[in-house]
Amino acid sequence: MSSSILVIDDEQDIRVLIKYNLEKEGFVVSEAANGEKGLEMAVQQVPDLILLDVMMPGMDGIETCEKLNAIPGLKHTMICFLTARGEDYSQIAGFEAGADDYITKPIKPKLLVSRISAILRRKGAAGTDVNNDSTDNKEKSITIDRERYLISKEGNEMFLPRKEFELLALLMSKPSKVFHRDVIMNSVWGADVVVGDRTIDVHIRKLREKIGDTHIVTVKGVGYKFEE
Amino acid sequence: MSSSILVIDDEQDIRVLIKYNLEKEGFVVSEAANGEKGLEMAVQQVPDLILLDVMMPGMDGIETCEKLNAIPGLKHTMICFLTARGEDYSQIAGFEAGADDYITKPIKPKLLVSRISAILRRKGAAGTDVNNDSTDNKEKSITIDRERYLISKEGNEMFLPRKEFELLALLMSKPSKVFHRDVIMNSVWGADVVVGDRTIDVHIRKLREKIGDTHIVTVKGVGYKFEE
DNA sequence: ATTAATAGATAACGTTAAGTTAACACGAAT
DNA sequence: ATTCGTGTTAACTTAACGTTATCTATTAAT
Repeated sequence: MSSSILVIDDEQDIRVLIKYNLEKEGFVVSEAANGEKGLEMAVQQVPDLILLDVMMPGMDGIETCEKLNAIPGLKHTMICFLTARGEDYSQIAGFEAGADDYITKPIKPKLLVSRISAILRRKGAAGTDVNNDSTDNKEKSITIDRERYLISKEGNEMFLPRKEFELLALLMSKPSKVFHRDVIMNSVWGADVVVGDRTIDVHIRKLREKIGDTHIVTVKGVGYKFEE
Repeated sequence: MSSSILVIDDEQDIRVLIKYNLEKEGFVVSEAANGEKGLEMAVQQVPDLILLDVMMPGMDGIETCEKLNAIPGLKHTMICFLTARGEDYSQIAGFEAGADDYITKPIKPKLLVSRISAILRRKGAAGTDVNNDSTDNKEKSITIDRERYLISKEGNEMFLPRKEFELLALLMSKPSKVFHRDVIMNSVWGADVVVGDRTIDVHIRKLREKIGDTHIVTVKGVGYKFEE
């Protein structure tokens, strides 16, 4: 369950600092000294999160980020920039390039860990919508766009409240797979939250109301699944 | 897609050095040995970026820069000074004359390339004032001009206080993307600053007051996004 | 067929996140 | 010293959202 993190930075000191602090917290950390190597490792490892220095000789962070985003397999990898304080324009360019967050140097270990946890938490809610690239293409009547927080049903986009969105995202993360009620509970609500039995049902109903009854199938005594 | 760069410097060594290094990176580079020639070529070629030596016999860099800025066709050309380290006055005078950035000599090739990439990125990014000139695009009702620190709403320019400006700039850096509250917090306020929950809201409200309610969309429990 | 278990439906309810407003604090400019 | 612009806080309101309660329908087991 420990998340994997790839650090791409030309300065060895920084890499070591980050690695040390994150491994102490139980993350699996790998490192690359430049953009090219980073891309290569990212493709191989498919980490959960990439920490990416903006200012690097050769291929800089922005460029690397754009390349990373172009790789389908890394669709669900979060990218977080490391920027020197003051380079504010890079914040802007960074988000344009497709970053999810950024952390400013100098890096404070405590802060680093809490930021990273926050980012991974955000990702976690995303579920892993591992759309198996194989046999993909058939017209999907429903798609989810986490970045814009919209779903699209037969072309028309619509907004869903958070719980409904996360619930749908989870079910759609692996179509046809049955998600047990307690898995849904843990995934969408969290392990510590305690809510009643009917809560899931109600959200399922609201979802069916919006996307149609055909997609979400009840497997009695087990859970729910999403069908195209 | 490769950017064109004009180098104006009286020293041939420098011109050659720069040209060599930039062409290696795929830029299209032309050169001029003095201000007059530089102006002429700038008008002809309309490069994306002009590298301009400050200390030149005859018409110096500052003067050349002012002339360049007076030419309407070069409105979207970035100007970057080349200054010897220590001539700090040039930083001041340079920006006054309308420069966008400067690079100090002696020039380190690696740094040169990354600075130039950054400048050109800024041109692409911040200068959303890509308006008209070219029979172009869909009416953007709002644009931001970081250099002059102004936004423009349906033609009329207005000033925004810093926090509001940065907030809007962030949201507009990727329209339709939902920015989480903590990302906004970090981006506009900084990771270490601690302010109350309602601070973001208040600034959002002030923005909506000024640019209209239609643009900034709340995604409850998630964050905010900008829509055209 | 009867019962028990499980899910569907609906509306009421409570909670939480965001909106709103005014007041306050601070620094820069006058 | 005073004013003004800016940013933050506090206190309250509003509305969206999520949860619960209750009842009904369906399915599975005996």
